[in-house]
Amino acid sequence: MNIDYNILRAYGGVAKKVAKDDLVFEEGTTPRFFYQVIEGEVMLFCSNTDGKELIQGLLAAGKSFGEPSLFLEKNHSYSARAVKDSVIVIITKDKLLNIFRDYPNLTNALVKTLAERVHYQSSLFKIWVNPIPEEKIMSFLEVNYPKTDMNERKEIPLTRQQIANYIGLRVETVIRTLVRMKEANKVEIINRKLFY
Amino acid sequence: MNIDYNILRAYGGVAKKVAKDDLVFEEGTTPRFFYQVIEGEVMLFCSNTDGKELIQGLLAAGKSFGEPSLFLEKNHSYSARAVKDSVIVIITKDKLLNIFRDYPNLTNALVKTLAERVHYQSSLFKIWVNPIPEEKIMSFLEVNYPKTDMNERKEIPLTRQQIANYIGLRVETVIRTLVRMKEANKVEIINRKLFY
DNA sequence: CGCTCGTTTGAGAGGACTCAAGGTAGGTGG
DNA sequence: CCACCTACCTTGAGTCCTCTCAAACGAGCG
Repeated sequence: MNIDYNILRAYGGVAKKVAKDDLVFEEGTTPRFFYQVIEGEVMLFCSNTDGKELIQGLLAAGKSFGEPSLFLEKNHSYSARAVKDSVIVIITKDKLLNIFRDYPNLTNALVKTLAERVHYQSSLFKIWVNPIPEEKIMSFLEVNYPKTDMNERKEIPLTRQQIANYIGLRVETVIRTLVRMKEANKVEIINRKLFY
Repeated sequence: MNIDYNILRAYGGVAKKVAKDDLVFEEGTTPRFFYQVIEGEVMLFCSNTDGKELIQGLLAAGKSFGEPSLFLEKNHSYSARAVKDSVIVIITKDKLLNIFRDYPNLTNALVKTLAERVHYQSSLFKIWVNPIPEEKIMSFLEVNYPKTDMNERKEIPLTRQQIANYIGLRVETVIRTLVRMKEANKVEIINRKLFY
């Protein structure tokens, strides 16, 4: 979902700065706003009592989040935190609904966004069905950074820790597995940067 | 999503019997239809090369499936198989769109369905963030069979194998964990039936 | 009764996790 | 230009626990 910034502003949306590592909202709380990233990057994740975190998504500028909970009036099923200094637009449900009323075409965009998210989350199950670290990493890479026809490898803009937090393994396991995958030529590692 | 059976029929939907264990469609194939369960039960799952399966959902009568892939024209991200003798209605995308054209109110239902699915799948991440079998089972039970105010325990209508396939553990691990949870009074087991 | 499907228990191996320590790149400040 | 700092990456050793494989038990049904 990406609603024009000017429209959001015109209907009462407010831009807000969030510093790196600031929480935008927390798992289990009641949703009150629609959020859209203007600048920076926001991470959606859930955590357990040990402080371990599982990443559900990393959102770049232009992406929205929190809609499903807002529409359903169910509590947030994940937390949101800025991973860089960011700017996000916040708008209440009422005002958002006004936008949808005046711009009915947006409904199609909403359906598409939600369908994409369902499809994406479904694809992620590939990570969980396979207990072998190497397969998990492969699934993760293929879902998030699918190979194009050309054999060009793309750089993966994530830390080892972030990859670990996506697939539910420890950093050390990810590192050791990546080394093995590099030797098997399944990925490339140049100057500590990962290419798939 | 639940579209009236008569409408589906009127617009060209076809009822089809599927025997227990029959595949409705397979992961990775191109979606061609919208599906709705009339009778029986359908399981959505993905599998790995070892034949291990991970359940993404069990659909009772009245539930639809396969919409996101259909709308997005992306390949199915899971397989669908009847777990009981079932009847499902099948209708092509074109015909489905005719229904949406003539019954615009259904769009709201669609948005709600998709939002619910996103929210549900988000909740499931609780299973993966926690490496401890007991916590996984607790998360699974709480997401799918949430405790009501009353302390009445509900029977969980799943086999141990199905639970294992939901949370990505082996049957034996699930069984051993459930025994421990029973001793800790976190669940009840009466005559092999599980109550939460 | 005997079959089938699901549940249960046991013993052993493998591998991810844990904890601890060191290495390296990039940025900052003097 | 260099020393330092911080964040991230890497390696090692040992423990724990899930998986694996095998076998037996129990319930429901024709």
